[in-house]
Amino acid sequence: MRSWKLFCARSSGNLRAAMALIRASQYFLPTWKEDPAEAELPSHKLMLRAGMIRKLAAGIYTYLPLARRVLHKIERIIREEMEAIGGMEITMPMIHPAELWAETGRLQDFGPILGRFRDRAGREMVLGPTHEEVITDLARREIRSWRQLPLVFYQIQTKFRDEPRPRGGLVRAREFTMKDAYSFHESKEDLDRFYREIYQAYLNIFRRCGLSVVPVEADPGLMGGSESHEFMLPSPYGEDSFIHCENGDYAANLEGAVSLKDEDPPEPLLPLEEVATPGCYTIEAVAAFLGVPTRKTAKAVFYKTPKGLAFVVIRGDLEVNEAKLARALGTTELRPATEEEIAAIGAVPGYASPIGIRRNGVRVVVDDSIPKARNLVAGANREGFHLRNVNFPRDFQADLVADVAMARDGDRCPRCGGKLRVQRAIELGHIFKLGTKYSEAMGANFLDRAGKSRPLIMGCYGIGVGRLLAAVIEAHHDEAGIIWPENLAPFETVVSVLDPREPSLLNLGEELAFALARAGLEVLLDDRDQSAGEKFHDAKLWGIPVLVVVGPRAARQNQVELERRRDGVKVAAPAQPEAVVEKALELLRAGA
RNA sequence: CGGAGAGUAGCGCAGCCUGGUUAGCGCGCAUGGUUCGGGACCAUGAGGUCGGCGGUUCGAAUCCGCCCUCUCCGACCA
Repeated sequence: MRSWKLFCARSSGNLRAAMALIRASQYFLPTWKEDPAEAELPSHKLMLRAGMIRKLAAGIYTYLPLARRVLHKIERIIREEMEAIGGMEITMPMIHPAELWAETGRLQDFGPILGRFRDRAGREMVLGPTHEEVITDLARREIRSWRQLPLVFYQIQTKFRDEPRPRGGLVRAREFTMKDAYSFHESKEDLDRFYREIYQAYLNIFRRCGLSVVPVEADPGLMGGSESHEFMLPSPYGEDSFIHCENGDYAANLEGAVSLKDEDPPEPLLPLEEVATPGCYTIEAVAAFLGVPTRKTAKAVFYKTPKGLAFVVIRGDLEVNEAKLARALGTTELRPATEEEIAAIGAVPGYASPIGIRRNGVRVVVDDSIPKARNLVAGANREGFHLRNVNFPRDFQADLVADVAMARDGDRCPRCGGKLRVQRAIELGHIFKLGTKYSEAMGANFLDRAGKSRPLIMGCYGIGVGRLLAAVIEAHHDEAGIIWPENLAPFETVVSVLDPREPSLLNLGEELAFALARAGLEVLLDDRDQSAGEKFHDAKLWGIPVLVVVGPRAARQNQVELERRRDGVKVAAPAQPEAVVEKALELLRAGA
């Protein structure tokens, strides 16, 4: 009889095999039969049920052994792809002095999302939500010359963001693992070159994790910079949305999405005319009262910015996209104005009009839908009255004409005129051309080829690793549990000994498991003294690609049974190590 | 931050409206036994500050107030 102790003998080949063989009876695999009340998303439920994660507080989780095994594989893929494009792994501190964040103004900009505390000396510290400041500090101390460039650093590290609303388990956590990378270049052209490389590396990473992600044009937002892309996994449970053209030539985050706005058919500009519209405080009410479609109206919307009030005029059937408006105004802080603030500039809420507004201290932003429209209905700036036949720029002027409208499902594509569709999605990665925003703010300069001191040109690139793990499960599961892609599975095979108290069965199971491990597979030997049904269910819940059943029924015929998780295909094999290894490899390697 | 809901054993829940024995049920857990191919069975047992604090009352899981935590929708989200 081959005893377990023999398997563990310290000959090197056996040691490696022994490390690839885990006994379930001695491992930590706390599974749940029932769905937890706290979870909504499939990935969240399954990670709790399969014993992968446990919650410590809202959005803060412990990763258990099963999750760690998968994470190691995901991280390995990420490292390979990052190293392949010249990335160098580093680890930066999680705790940063607040002063560093004050240098770029983001101590303010991030606001309450930043975790903060004081050290014993009373110095203000922050929990790093991202690392542009820290890496730029390193760069300004170390990089002197163009000869040192380009440089690409990355890390895989825990971040903390005190999000107002964590949700969906690992899809939106407060403490989470992120791969973040930062690149430094001597020229815009070199940044462009690297941006294309990392864009491709990201596609490789997600493909290798078995995911079909869609790269979309994104709004750089708080990060600053010019070009930016997000990598989205379409999912009904996504925390984000993007818009894409049915013809496949345009995809963008809703925050920055553009759609075509049709020009009204030409019609003569009619004279202004005041009409009574009692009690009509909304566009819908006015349009209905006057019997015109909402797109023949102009809506006035007010926002408060640090630089004063913004008065936005937009076609009545459209909504203002606050992210686009903020960018048009060159600010990051924007909120709807209060009734008092609106009244203070002489506007009448519900009947506000771009005509006759007090212009001092107010910026009038006209959406580009307005110049394309004719003879609109707008407020008269008098309670109970509207104006007909309002035309821009005949009747009022703008400080700024810009596209500040929210693109909608069904709108037309700005590239080809095709139909745009809104899709919910999980944002898995985000890449940015930062330019010199951080290097200028922090004085990170280098001497270029001409001997001139210039700010470093930077890019930054993130992947939510925990979110990626959850996304893989969102994309690969069924009612029974997870279905891991084979290269990410925590174990490649599970050998279930149905009656481990029967020594001959246990021995057979051990022998087969050891043979599989020696063949290079990671094996979970389910030697727990539990009912067969529980073992079958757990194997499915865990999503292990190949199940080897060592049970008395088949053993009587000197056989074992193998079952593939992905499609439930079952095959029998002689209860011999070589035969079982061969069948297992066959099931693993064979295409879907 | 706005709206909604929930906190009772490790998990899932009932009890609360209408206050009154020793706070229940299923799963899980422990021990013994019987089982052993798709979430077994029998027996015995352990396990509860009923989220916290305060109030009302002879008496509070139950009624009232404040607070905390968690979940969902929205706002927000490099």
